[in-house]
Formats: sequence, structure tokens, C-alpha cells
Amino acid sequence: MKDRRTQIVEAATAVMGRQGFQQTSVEDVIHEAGLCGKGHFYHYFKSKEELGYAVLLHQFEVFAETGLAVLRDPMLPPLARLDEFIDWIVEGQAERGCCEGVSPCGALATEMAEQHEGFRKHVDALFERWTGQLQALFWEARPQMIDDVDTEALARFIVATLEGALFMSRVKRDVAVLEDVATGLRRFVMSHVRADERHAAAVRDLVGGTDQSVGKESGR
Amino acid sequence: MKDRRTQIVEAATAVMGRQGFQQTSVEDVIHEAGLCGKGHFYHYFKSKEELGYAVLLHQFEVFAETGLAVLRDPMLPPLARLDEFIDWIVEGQAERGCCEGVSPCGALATEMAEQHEGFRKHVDALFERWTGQLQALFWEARPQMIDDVDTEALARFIVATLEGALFMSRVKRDVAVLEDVATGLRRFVMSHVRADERHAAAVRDLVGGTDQSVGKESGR
DNA sequence: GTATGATAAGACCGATCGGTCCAAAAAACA
DNA sequence: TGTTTTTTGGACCGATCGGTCTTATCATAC
Repeated sequence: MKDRRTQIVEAATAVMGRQGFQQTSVEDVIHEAGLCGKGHFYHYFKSKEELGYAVLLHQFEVFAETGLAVLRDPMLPPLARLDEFIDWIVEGQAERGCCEGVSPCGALATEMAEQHEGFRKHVDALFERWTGQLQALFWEARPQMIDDVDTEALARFIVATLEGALFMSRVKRDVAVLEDVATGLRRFVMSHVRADERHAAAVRDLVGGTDQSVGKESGR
Repeated sequence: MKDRRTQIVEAATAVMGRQGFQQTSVEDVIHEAGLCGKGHFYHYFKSKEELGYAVLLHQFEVFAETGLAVLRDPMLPPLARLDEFIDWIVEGQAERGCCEGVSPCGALATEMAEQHEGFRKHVDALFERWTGQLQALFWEARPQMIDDVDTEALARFIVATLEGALFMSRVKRDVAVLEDVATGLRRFVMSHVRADERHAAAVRDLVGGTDQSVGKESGR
């Protein structure tokens, strides 16, 4: 049973995901949350800005609990987890028709980061967690990888590329872009893996595979 | 000698690059352009939206004339031009301290694309031009490249990655991210080049190079 | 019963902003 | 000199929005 506050945050996340932060008035949020009167809203939040932080945080938690969790799945070898994670991103975007973003920096976070310093730092913090998570994964996978891999740079490359592809597919309203980029990204990661390890638990169909979206499902 | 209209557009591009489209009032633009009275502004523009289109277009032209032109430089072999172009992106971001974006989808275009359909289509159009330009480059470079390269996918990969890295470096206020990604990107492109061609006119210091920003200058 | 706090409903204020309109000065042109 | 266009400067309108405040209803706990 959720309390009112989280109910409001979830409603706000939904409506702001559709319209953006600026474009959403607190009355929109109130209406979406099904409550009546501003008094009620301001009983739970000091200001719209405070709501903004809560929405950002909520988005982050959703992303961390569903997406980043895949990167830690103890049942799979590290590189397979990365594969799974990329799938998860692509599938999510496909399901949503490339609009609103589950991604840490979907339209919403992107907009808010640009808005003011406080929001920017929150978004930055998630980038940090995300790349950190990937770095840990590569650290774990280092037996399979070539020797001089800069894990931090590699992690950031992946984040930046996915982020850019997410944005691009949003603008083009076409998942195909993201799918192609995901294929390229797998290939790129593969080029950091020892040749004699490339068959095993590692990245699937590194060349020519175009059907990333029909992969095995993880518990979601 | 610029006419008033373009003077206004340039002022608007500057101030909106700093504050965003929504956050910039027409009075801000008027002030930045050094003219007085709204009447004067509305003498040249029907609405703020019309100004928005003009700003977007202006940004595109700047990007096309300075950035995309590098990709067509007839004095250099194709892959060297790509190298030069990546340099240009990194240097631009470094000069601006990772804030406002010369990039086609700097903060401004990103925000506006999300704003309404018309803006989105304009941004999409530039993506198309940009990837088209890259595709043409790879087509020209095909003798040096391995056989089964999907030039469209490769071009889009580059655009998405640069876009994402630009955004990420903006959020982190740190060019290092972009520099690392650029290095990775060169490596990725390199993996599509025939092994026996990797020395020549092609991509510079593909491995371990960390000083992309001190490259040779092109006429800019 | 009564005090407390959640809920409902909405009037209201102050500020911002996009856009219109007007009138007078200045400049360009005849 | 007279006419037209540009420029100036700002008042003003209507709408939106964030935020405050008030009043009333309802449930719960003590």
C-alpha cells in the first residue's frame, strides 16, 4: 500500500514523462494523481522544485531496480549480463514507442539537467552509478578480456553511446537506430575480449546479428 | 552587413544557448539584440515560435558550414577527414567549457526537439544530413574498408555516440569524457578498416592515444 | 466527545509572459 | 520640404502558473 506522497510522485513521473517538467503544471499533476485542490498537494510538497527532485529520484530508483539489477544478476557470467542489459534497454524503448524515457536520461532527466544546477548534479550522480556498475562488471570479467583495457573509459563509452542512441531514436521515432547501435556496441565490447574467449558465455552473435529483441527474457 | 533579422536570430541563438528556449523570454532576446520595444521585434517575427525555427535553422547552418564542411574537405583522404571532424567536435566542446552546444543537438536543439512536433522534425532533418554526410564519406573510403560494412549503421553509430558523449560531458562538466569516447570511437572505426590499410591516411594513433586535442588545426 | 490530521474544493495574489497597439522620434527617400 | 519607413519606448491585455489561504467534510485515535 503506497502512501499518498509516492502516489503523487508516480503520477508526476508519468505526466512529466509525457510533457516535460516545465510543460507540466502542478495542477496537471494534481489531476493526474486524482486528488483535489492545491492545498492537498502543498501539504506533501514544499514546492514544484521539491517534486522535481522526488521525480528524478523515483526515476533513478526504477532504473536501478530493473535495469542496473540485470548487471548484477549472480546467475550469469559478467559479459552475458551486459548483453542482457543492452537487450533490456532496446526492448524498453521499443515497448514505449521511442517516446518517454525509462532511461536515466530520457527526455525528462535531459531537460531537467539543463534546468538548474541541483537537477544537473542528480543526473550526474546517476551517470556515476551507472558507469560504476559497468566498471565493476568489467573488473569481474577481466580474465576474459585483453590486458590493457581502460575499464572506466569503456564503461563511459557504453553509457554515452546508449544515451545518444536513445536520444536519436527518440527524435527519429524509430527503434531501428537503437538496434543498430546496440549491434555495433556489442561488436565494440567484443573487440576488448580475448580471441579465445569469444565463443563462451560472452556477447552473442557479434557480427551480423540483427534480432537483438528476441533474446531470452530475464525475470522482469 | 547583416540585416536586422539575422542580427536578432544571432542574439537569440546566443541567449537561448545559455538559458534554453523556454527560459528565454522575447524580452530577453530584445535586450540581447540591443533593440528597444516589443513592437520592433514583432515587426520581424510573427511569434516566438517563428523565432525558434529561425534559431534552429541558424544553428544548423553554422554546424553545416564549419563542422560538416570538414567531412567534405577535398584536400584530405576520407578517413583522415573523419578524424579531423572528431577533433573539431572535441575541441569545440573544450573551448566552450562543455556548456552551450555548437553541436547540432546541443542543449538547445535537444530541448526544442522535445517541445513540439515541428521542432522535432527539424532536428531529425539535421540528423539525416549528418549521417548522410558520413555515409558518403564511408562510401568514398570503401576501398580501404572491409567488405561487409553497413555504412548507414556505422554512420548512425558515430552520430549517436558523439551525441551521447556531448551530452554526458555537458552534464559532468568535463571534456575528458568526450575525449575518451572519441578515442574509443576511432578504435571502433578502425576495426572496420582493412588491416593492410591501417597505417596510411587513416585514423591516427588508434590505440593508447590520449591527446586528441592537440591535433593539427584545420582552417576554422 | 473532541482533538488531530487527512481530504476536498477553490478563491485569490503576484508575477511572468506572449502578443497587440499606439504614438512619437528618427532616418531615408522623394 | 514632404512622405514613408524604420526605430523607439512602453502601456496594456489576457492567460498561465506557482504558491498561499480559507473553509468545510470526514476518519481516526484518545
